[in-house]
Amino acid sequence: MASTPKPAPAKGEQAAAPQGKPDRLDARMLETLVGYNARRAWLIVSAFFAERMAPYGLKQIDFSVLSLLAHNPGATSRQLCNALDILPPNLVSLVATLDSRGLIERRPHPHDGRAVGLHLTAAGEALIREAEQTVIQLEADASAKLTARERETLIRLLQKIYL
Amino acid sequence: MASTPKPAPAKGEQAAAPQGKPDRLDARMLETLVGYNARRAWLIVSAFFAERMAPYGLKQIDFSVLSLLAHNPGATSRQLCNALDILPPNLVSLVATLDSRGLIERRPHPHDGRAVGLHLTAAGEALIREAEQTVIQLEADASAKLTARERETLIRLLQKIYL
DNA sequence: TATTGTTATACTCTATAACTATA
DNA sequence: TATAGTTATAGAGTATAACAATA
Repeated sequence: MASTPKPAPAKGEQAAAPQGKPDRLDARMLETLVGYNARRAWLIVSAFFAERMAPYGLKQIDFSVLSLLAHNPGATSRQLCNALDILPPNLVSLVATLDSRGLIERRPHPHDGRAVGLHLTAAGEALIREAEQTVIQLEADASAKLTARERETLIRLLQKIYL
Repeated sequence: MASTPKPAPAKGEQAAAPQGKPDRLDARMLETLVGYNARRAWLIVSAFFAERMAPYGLKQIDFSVLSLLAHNPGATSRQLCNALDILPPNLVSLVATLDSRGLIERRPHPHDGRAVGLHLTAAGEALIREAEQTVIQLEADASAKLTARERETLIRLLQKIYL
């Protein structure tokens, strides 16, 4: 995922010879864009996530589903789709896998015969409890260059865009 | 892409009946995560981008390549890959398409016989000039709930994570 | 030997259409 | 008729291995 250690700019102001093949391209235009920056930052956090969550066998979407179920027992597939902005067909195999792993179970919905209530099993509860702690730590590490105050501000501003 | 207008919380403290199938699930845990929020915000901007840039026939990656070439004439595929964190095999067909559309052209690299210098054509220059203005506007619209000051802060904090 | 650009390929992610069973 | 869940499938996006030409 390229850490780009940044080999010290060194050049004071000079734009450098255009054909001179500088190691690092001028990306200043892209760096003024919220979309570009949000994606680049997300990619970094994702790399931390993939590495630290591999032991649990959880990808980001699995974690989100499990965490949502931990705080919303009995939620339906439809509700998960709405909450996570994913399409119903893409949730099917995901839920089936979590079920076959014994992390969740499907129970008939109390009020709607079409729907299925999703619940964490004891194993699912134990796993997500550990996983959430790991995610909290990985997030702290991925955003270590931010103060707690800055991190709160960052999240608040991101939410002003999508919430 | 779900606008989720937020129907006003209203409930003071109560956790609500777990099985009661609330329209909106409790996602407060996920909403404390930088990764989750960055992705959700990026998704919103992406939707604006896809809609407004469709007339130009440019996806985000195409725009990034063209914009980078506008400010770094003669850049190589390898440099674009490094700058955008994409893999060389995935850039090949992309560059080939931009070439066949007459937006860029490949010239032999002055100092390295293996490399190819990528340059915008006049048509490519004209297109990216317009496209950049459209992106600037779409970004402003997508982040309309932020003040100019907040938008700067957001970008600065995102860059502290990945730069 | 290392690097640039490339082909082929595979795996994941995301999207659409259509079906079933309930409501 | 509308909705929940599902199937099948198609299309992006992303990844690895291996090769030819050049350094």
